[in-house]
This record gives sequence, C-alpha cells and structure tokens, in this order.
Amino acid sequence: MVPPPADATRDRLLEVAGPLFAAKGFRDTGVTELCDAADCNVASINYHFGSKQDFYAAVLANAHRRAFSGSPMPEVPAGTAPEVEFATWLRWWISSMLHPNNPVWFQTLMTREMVDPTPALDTMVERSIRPMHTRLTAIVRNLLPKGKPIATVRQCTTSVLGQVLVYKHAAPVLQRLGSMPAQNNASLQQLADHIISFSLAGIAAAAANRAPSSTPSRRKR
Amino acid sequence: MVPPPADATRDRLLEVAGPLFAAKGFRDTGVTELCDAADCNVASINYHFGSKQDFYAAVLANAHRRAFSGSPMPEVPAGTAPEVEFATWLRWWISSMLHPNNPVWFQTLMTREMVDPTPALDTMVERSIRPMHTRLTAIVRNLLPKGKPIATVRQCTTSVLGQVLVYKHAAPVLQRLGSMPAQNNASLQQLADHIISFSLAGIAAAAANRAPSSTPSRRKR
Amino acid sequence: MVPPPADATRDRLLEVAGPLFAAKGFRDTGVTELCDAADCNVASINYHFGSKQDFYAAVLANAHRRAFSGSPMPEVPAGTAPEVEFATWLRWWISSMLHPNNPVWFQTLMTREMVDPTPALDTMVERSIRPMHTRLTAIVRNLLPKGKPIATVRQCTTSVLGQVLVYKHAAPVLQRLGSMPAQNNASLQQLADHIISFSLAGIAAAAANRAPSSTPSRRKR
Amino acid sequence: MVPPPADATRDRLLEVAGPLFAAKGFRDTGVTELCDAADCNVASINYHFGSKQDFYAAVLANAHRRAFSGSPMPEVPAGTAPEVEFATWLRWWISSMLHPNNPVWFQTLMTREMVDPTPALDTMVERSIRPMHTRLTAIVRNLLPKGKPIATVRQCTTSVLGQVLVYKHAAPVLQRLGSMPAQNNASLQQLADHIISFSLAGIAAAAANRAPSSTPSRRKR
DNA sequence: AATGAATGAGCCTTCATTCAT
DNA sequence: GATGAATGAAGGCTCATTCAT
Repeated sequence: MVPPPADATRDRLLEVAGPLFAAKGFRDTGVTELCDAADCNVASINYHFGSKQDFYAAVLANAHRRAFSGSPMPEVPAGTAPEVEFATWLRWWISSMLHPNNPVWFQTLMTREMVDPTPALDTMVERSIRPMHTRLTAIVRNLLPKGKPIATVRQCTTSVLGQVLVYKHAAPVLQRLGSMPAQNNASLQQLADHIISFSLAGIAAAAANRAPSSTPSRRKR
Repeated sequence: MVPPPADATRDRLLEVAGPLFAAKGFRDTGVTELCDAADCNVASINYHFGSKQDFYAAVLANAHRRAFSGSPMPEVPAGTAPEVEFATWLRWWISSMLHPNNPVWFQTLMTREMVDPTPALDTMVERSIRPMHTRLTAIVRNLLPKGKPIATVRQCTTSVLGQVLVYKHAAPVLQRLGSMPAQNNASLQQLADHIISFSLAGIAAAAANRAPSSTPSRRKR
Repeated sequence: MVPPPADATRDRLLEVAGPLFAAKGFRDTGVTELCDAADCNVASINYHFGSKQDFYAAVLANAHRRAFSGSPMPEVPAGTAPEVEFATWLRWWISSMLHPNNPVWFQTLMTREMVDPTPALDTMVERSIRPMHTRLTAIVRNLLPKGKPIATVRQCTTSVLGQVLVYKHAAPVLQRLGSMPAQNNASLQQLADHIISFSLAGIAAAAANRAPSSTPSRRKR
Repeated sequence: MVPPPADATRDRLLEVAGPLFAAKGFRDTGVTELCDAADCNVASINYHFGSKQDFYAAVLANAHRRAFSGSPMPEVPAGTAPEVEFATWLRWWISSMLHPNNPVWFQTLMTREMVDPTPALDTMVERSIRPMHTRLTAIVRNLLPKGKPIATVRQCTTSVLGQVLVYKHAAPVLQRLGSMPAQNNASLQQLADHIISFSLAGIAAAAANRAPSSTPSRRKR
C-alpha cells in the first residue's frame, strides 16, 4: 500500500533544474552542475530523460504544471462586464508574472525560449502560452465592436501583452533607467491599475476607428 | 589624407562580429567562426582584444555608432504639436526596429543583452538606450499635464516601449500564435498607426486620472 | 515429460545473441540491445553469465550445436570415388557457408573470431572447426599418392579452404570489385563446380610433383 | 632554405597509429592511447584530422603509400610467357603479404576492413586494392582462352586471391590446426610454389571446360 | 606584429556493471 | 531469483586560449 520511492532521482532532477536553467540558460548550465544540485550521478539525466535536450523539455513541461497550480486562471460569472473581466484577468496575470513571492524561474525560462528558441518552444507554446493567449484574445474581442477585423483584435491583444512582458524581458535595462517598479504589493497593484486603464483606453480608441482595414490615421501625413 | 589601414584586421573583426553574435548569441558563436568570417587567424581576437568576452564588449560599444547612422533620430520644428512629435518619433523607431530592410543586428544584440545581461550592458544603456529613452520620456511628459508625478510618466513610457519591443522579444511566439505582422511596408505602417493611436488614448487616460499616487481604479473591487 | 522452463531467460539470451553478435561484433553489440531482444532485464546477462565477455563465450560454445543441426556433414558409402566424396563434401560446405537461406550467423561469428580472436576461439576450434578440417584433410589425402608429405596435404587443404572462405572474409571488397556471385542457387552451384574442378586439378598437380620437399617449380627461373 | 618542422605532430600521429589500429581495431583503440603514443595532446587528432574516423581514413591512405614503396608491383618484359608473369606477380604479392620482415600492420588493417567495413573501405578499395586486382585479373585472363566469359576469369582470380588471403584472415585458426607455415624464407617460397602450381593447374582446368556458361560437371550427378 | 600549431579543461553521452529491493 | 535504478569510468569531441616563431 505504501508506494515505493518510485523515481525519486528523476523527480529531484526536475525539481532543481528549473532555477538553474533559468539563471544561466540551456547552454551554460552543465549536466554536471545539474546532477550535483540533485545529488546524483552525471549519467542520471541521460538515463532518465535520454539527453540533456529532452531533459530540458521535460523541465519546461513539468514547470508549467506547477507554475499555475497555485493560482489558476480566474473565471468570472456569466454577465460580468467585459471591462471587469479584462481587469480581473490582467491582475491575475501580472501577479503571477511579476509578484516576487511567486517562483519566478518559470517565467524566466519562457522569456529565454522566446528570445532564443529551442525545439522545446513548440510544446511550450501549445501547452502553456496558447491557452492564455486564446483567453486574452477572447476578452479583448468582447471589448471591441462585433465587426472589427481579427487583425485589430490581435494588435490590441499584443499591445496588452507587450506592456506586461516588457517588465520581464527588459528588466535589467529598466532597472538602470529607473523605470522598474518596486517589488511590493502596492507598486504592483498600481502598475496593474495603470496597464488596465491604459489598455482599456487604447482598446476603446481602436474600437472607435471608422474604417477597420484601412489606415485612416495616415490621411494627415 | 587617407590614413593607412592601421588595424585593418581589428576593424574587420568588429565589422563582421555584430551580425554573427546577433544571430546565435555570445555562447554559440565561436572564435573560429568569427575569425573565418573576418578572414584572419584564430588568435587575432585574443591578440587584439584580450579575450572573447572583451571582444564582445568592444563589438557592442562599436555597434551603436553605425546602428543609426543611416536614419538618425528625427527632430521636429519647435511648436510642433506633442501628438505629432510622438507619432513621428514612434514611426521612426518602429521602422528602425522592425523594418526588414534595415540591418537589425544591433537591435537584436540589445535584445539579447536585455534578457541575458553581460558587463557590456552598462555601457550600452548609457550610450545607446538612455538617449532614446530620455527623448521618449520627454515627449510623453509633454502629452501629460504638468503636475503628473514622474511615476506616471515612466509607466506610460514603458507601456509604449513594451508595445514595440514585444515584436522583437517574443517574435518566435507571436509567429506561432499568428500574431506576427507581415514584413512589408504597409503592415508595419498599419502597426505603427495602431500603436500610436492606442498609446495616445492610453496616455490621455493616464492624464485624466485624478489622484495620481492612489489607486482609484480599484474602488470597484 | 516436458521439463519446466527452468532457465527460460538464460536460454532466450543464448538464442537471440548469435545473430546480433554476428551482425555487429562483440564491441558494437550492447548488453541493453541484447537484453531488449531477449525481452529481459539489463542485469540478466551479468546475473546469468557473470559478464558480457563470459556471455559471449557461452554464445559461441552453444552456437555450434544448432549451427549444423539442419544439414549435418554428409557421409558417403564405402567405396565411393575420392573425387566424388570431395565434390559432395564441398558442395555441402559451400551451401552451408554461403547459401542465403541458411542462418549464416554462426559462420560469421567464426569469421570474426578468426580475424579478432578472443579466448573463446580455442573452444570453437576444437569443437566446431577441427572436426570439419580433419574430415577435409582426410578427403584430400585420399586424392594424393600415399607417400606425399603431410605438408603437401595441408597446403592443398588450405588452398581449398581459402577458395571458399574468401567469399565470407572479403565479401565487402568482392562486392565492390564486382566479383561477388549472385545469391541464388544456380550461381552457388556454378561456384561450387568451379571450386571443385579448380581444386581437383590443383591437387592433381601437387600429386604429380616429383620432389615433395624441394621446390622444383623454381627450376625455370 | 631549411623547411620548418611543418606538421611534425601530424606526421608522428600517422606514423604510430597504424600498428595500434591493426592490433586492436578501430573501436578498441582510443584517441588517448593514440595521442599518448605520438606524445601529443588528446585534441591533436581532432585538430589535424577533424575526427577519429577521418584520422583513421588518413592512416589507411598514408599506410598504402609506404606499404608498397619498398617493393613496387613487378613488371615483366613484353613477350614473357603468361605463366612466368603469373608466377612472378604472385611471388611478389605473397612476399609483401606474408613475409615477416615486412611491416605487417597494413595488411592487417586491410583484413580488418574486409571483415568489418568502415567508410574508409571505399577509398582503400579504389586506391590500393583495385589496381592490384585489375592486374591479377589481366594476368589470369591471358592464361585462359580468348572466348572465356568474364565470370570464369573472375572465379579463377578469386580462387587465387583466396589461397593467399586465407593465411592472413584465418591465421589464428591455422596456427591451432598446425597448418600455418613457418615464418622463414624457405617456407614462404615453398608455399608460393604450391599456390602457383596449384593455381596454374586449376586455371588450366577452367580453360579446358567446354561449355563456358553452362555447368557441365554436374551432368554426372 | 601576427600567426598557425598546440593545449587542456570541459562538454554530453555511452556502457558494462552493481546494488537495494 | 530477478529486477530496475543508479553508478562512474571512459568515450570522442569542442573551444577559448596560449606559445614559439
């Protein structure tokens, strides 16, 4: 009835690898380093996962599972105003992305994959990114009039994404420029307020544009 | 009048290294590869620059000089409306960041530094990034009422930055999600139109917020 | 009456290992591969046989038993002409060595041992090779006059062996040189005809030489 | 005027590798072992030759050059009797193959390639084996009547080859069977005498066969 | 001033073997 | 009695760096 330790080493490897890969990247993190951290033999990674590359993919897949298990994507009651749903979702996402109490390394791994893709990116996009992106796209679509072309929906969605991701992707630069928010609850809440109101206004402007597929704002040049 | 070639090899190395480092990153670009491209001996990098790391720093320091030589930051006549100045500057920046005809390797190098900073980042921030950031900050400040706190200016500026940078930082993911714009003039102009109108509306919303340092939008929770 | 499976795993390992060792050699056939083929644990080889090396020896020792079980060495009625016995035996041997329908892995294992001997070769020579060699030697001796020295018998026997073995030992080269016979019955029969008539003529010439231990054929130089 | 040592290490590696590869085979000879023998760094093989495999090919190519430089293939004056040419050539070949004073490792390398081919075999066949085979084939053809089919020429040639090669390919077995000739000049000369007279008689028998492409000897069965 | 050869530490991976169960 | 996990030594190879010239 008591299950044997099963794959204790395997689990330990998955556990310790996330932060290490996040800190130095795939290439600069050696298997020796990883196995030392997991207190096992150098050959263990190849034994349990076949190769360093496959191990890395397993780390990402495993990370995704536990990254959002603590705070799942929020649902809103039917009939909620689209603006409120947008604000709720965005607060949740910003919190899980930027909150210093959350383990940050999964987000860092995703960032690294975005800048320097490995074969593991495809799986990651399908399993962790696309579901969130689909949800945000749906929310944004509800904020726009029915007839708006898909391109407009996508551009607005990407504008929202960019405002959040920049704090992950450009953190070292923003720090040097003095634009990095303090890592406390109040600051993050204010940042969320800013992005929400900025984005809602931006989306409203996109909604008001008369000719969806032309470029009316260029008439004035 | 023409000086002798002097350090022809040194210059050639600096010339060819940018695109190579941009394409594969510091770690994945070998000195052999670099020296082959510059048609010189493997030992040249260590001879002229001391080490691969120092050479990389030299490449970055040298890069910003030629990066914007073809299209310098635009100036507008005194008295130009702030919205127009914003639009002009943003069009220029988007074009130099995303236009496929431009040599994009400097932007890519900056992107890599942002995600995985090396000691060379400090120099790069001061020399290349801060001037542009200062300029954009000034433009955004002009779009806000005089009394707005610096934090609001910074958040708006960062929101603008993020909307553009996301197309560089998350390109592989956006491609897979179908959100990457076509790499032609018309698409990029439309994208610029979107970001300009989205951002102007967002900044206007930030300008209208009454209590700058409180979090008024959360009243509804 | 049927004994229980007893060492079923052990037997299965011996069964599957022959063809695998023959195909890739001792060094290039891994224990994992062998145990996968026998559908047993990686540790089985060391458990049942002590080491990979000892297992290999066991495979060779076990192999000769089943190698010729399908077509035993032919016997001829007393009084048969020596030439006919020679032809009969040679046809049988060529067929079991070269016929593609026969399982050739035992011959291939022997070939590998000849080129790269292991401690297992001694056993193999005594158990499998010497009986055949003794028989061929006896047949060849009957084709020579009584007084011929043993050295002549041996040289003739080896000349016969070499003509057959070359098709196993040098197969890859003969293929590239266009000298490999087609792998069908007719071709092999014609090859057997050739070797038989070539050898009988050669043996007859050796029989006719007057001074067995001198080198008469060199008189002409 | 004095040439620099040039590629001293490279030459030393080529020098020492032949005997080592011959003794243990490609797989069982490590680069560490090879480089220790050549008194150089482990990385030298990859530096000078790209890979262990390419190095092995270079060793074979180099070996072929010096293997026959001491005693080139013999030429006979025009008008020489075919039997004499055959004897002359065969004595030369047997001597360079089997004579104990000659460095034996190149022949051993060729033997290994025949039994366990590597990608280097193709080059070896074209560069060292085919020229000799072509020559022997031509000599054998002159011993046969004009109209004989090419298949007969090839079978006779292969019968000659096999009689010699067996002493290399099956040496460990022949030693155990007592059929290995003593490694001295007289024994080798007598062996050459035997193979020459045996083969000439065999070829004469093939020449006498009436129906070249049928199998007349089987009518009697 | 500049090179081409040479270095050695480190990389990931393979493999027969061992050990606790 | 037999297994699946784990081992560690060794494998070939890459790479920035160094050194004699």
